[in-house]
Amino acid sequence: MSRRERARLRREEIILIAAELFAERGYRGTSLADVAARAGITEPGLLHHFGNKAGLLLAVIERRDLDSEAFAMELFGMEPADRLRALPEFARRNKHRAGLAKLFTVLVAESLEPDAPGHDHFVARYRALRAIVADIIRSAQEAGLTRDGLDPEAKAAEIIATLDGLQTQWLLDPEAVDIVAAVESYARTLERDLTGS
Amino acid sequence: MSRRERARLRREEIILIAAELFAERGYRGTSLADVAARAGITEPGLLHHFGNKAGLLLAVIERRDLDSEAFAMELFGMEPADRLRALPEFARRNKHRAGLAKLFTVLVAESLEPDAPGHDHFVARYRALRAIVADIIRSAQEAGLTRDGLDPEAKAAEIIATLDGLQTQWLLDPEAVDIVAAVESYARTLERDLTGS
DNA sequence: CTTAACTTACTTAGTGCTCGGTAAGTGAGT
DNA sequence: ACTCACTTACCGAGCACTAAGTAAGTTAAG
Repeated sequence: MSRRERARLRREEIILIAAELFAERGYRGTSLADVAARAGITEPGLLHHFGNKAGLLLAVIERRDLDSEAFAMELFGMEPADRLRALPEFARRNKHRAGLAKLFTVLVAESLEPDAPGHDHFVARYRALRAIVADIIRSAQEAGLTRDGLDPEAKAAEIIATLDGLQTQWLLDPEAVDIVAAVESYARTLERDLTGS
Repeated sequence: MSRRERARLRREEIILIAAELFAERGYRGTSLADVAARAGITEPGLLHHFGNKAGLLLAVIERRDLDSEAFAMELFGMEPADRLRALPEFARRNKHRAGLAKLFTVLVAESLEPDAPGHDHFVARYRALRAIVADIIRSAQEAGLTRDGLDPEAKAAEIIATLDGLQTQWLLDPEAVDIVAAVESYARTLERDLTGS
């Protein structure tokens, strides 16, 4: 294994650790010292890899995007009729990676202000996500699977909102909210809504 | 004006300032010095009123709850059939108080971890909120206004999730998301869903 | 009605600690 | 000879919070 390669692996390892800590305590609530300690490296060692704290954040975000892109591709590969059924499966999968979900929720909230370090990224991300879901809805429309009077953009925002919101309620209070059951129930709601049955 | 009264007003003033800052930068991102400077008081002066930083947070949260309780009472005072129409009005009102909405989103995200200072409060709040919405749905059921097979608890979580999620998307990217239109559209979705029409 | 005792809303000064970041190496790998 | 993934040592700034005092307002005894 070359030195370059080993460094890349180390970087990857640090990113996973940072993601975990950012999820637990937020970006602002996590210090470089926290990350360094858990990664078994010194603070300047960290900064050698990522330049500064914001650089570490961006690396974490980028890494998470790779994961969710994989899911989007998976969705696109399915038959339109099967896509709704994929939602609960997605929830089921996410349930065992609560940290990742928490990371996302926490970072979005910390990025609401326009000058926050991750702001532009999340704005772009949500726009892209809405466009993807709207496209999926449009393709279902073209296949004649949907009721009339369906606005793909509006419905896309609504679907993403519901899934996000349910996830937040679950993360806050996992005992009271069964995320898999909730998403299953919503998938049925959505099917009725989209088909107009 | 008595001394007590003047102190209460000062406290109230500080709470509003702190709420604004917490919304912009989060609880963790806001220092007592920030709040003190904007309130025209010293840090120990702040602590005199609130004991410690978490005390200030709780005071801010309590204050916000008073506001939203008022809305809940308003909802309860309406005819069941009119309640759906109140949602867009609520969104319209909130639009001009984006700070308050942001505060809530940011604080919930910062409270996801069980040992966060506001955690228990938000857990209790969401449970209560779901119960209130479920009650409203149940009363609509008893009035014979709804379709069969409607689970009030699940639907309550779903409604709250959607409204929260739309709000987050709007706060992140107000140019791309028209919150009033989105909530109006969702109110129509919801009406179709609840009545089964 | 006066005044002494008490309460309270603060201030000044300073605590120890943590923060993100830098300068200047070091030592192994290429 | 050079690169580069680090380390040690350090920095000034900011953090939440405390100790001790002050001055104004309130209460109660004489």
